[in-house]
Amino acid sequence: MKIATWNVNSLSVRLPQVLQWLETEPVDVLCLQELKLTDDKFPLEALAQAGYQSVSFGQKTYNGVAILSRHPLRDVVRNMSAFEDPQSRLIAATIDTPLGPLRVLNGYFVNGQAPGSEKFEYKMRWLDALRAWVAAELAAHGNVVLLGDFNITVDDRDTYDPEGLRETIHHTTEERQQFQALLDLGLVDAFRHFEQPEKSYSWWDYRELAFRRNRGLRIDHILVSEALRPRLAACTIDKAPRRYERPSDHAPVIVTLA
DNA sequence: ATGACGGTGTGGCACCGA
Repeated sequence: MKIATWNVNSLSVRLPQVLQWLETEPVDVLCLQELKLTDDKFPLEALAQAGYQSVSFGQKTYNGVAILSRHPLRDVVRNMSAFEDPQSRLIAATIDTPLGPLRVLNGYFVNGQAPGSEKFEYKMRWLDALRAWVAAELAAHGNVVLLGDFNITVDDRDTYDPEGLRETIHHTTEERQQFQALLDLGLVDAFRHFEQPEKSYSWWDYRELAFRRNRGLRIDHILVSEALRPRLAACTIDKAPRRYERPSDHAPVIVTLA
């Protein structure tokens, strides 16, 4: 069973690429971020024809998340009730998969702009709230997957320039402590559970031929609860869609559970 | 380099992303 996360940077623009990718990689569940469209514009029909039931939590221009599934979805939650937020960044659902019920938490984490900025403060407050919310989800559900665009590099392996970018946004100690705090709740970084090629990234800037030069960051992550650790079979980044026409700047990350 | 690219909303650009 495969679950994937992909920041599509506008679903209006990227729907053809999503459909194209699903043809070659018909994952069971696909979590999207940065829809940049409202729910009334969500392409429910096109995705249904591709075999996916969807739930979305959109917003005009910015943010927006969705879960697409080949299996039944239920108990959908949008954002955190304990954290008032005008931005659509979280959607959760329980999916009745062949492996049993799976609680999927899909997040478009705050970017944070720069350490010390107001947006960075918001990122930290959002992450504090997220930790409490994920803890409650873990207490309520055994098999939990937390995935999405975290906008955090976990360690120096996740960045093309660890020295030059030290303590800049996505690389700060505070962000990495927040990531570690999520792991400490009882989650496993599925990608690092396996041996991986060096210089594995999930995002590359559109500028400066960054993709061709592999100057990227690994900021899209899939975390699974300890209960799922024995089921981890693979975790990969699929760079193929980064070579599509009009690509997203992110590549999908896929976890295989068995 | 306060740049670069690309998306959005509106507009002749500014703002945001990472």
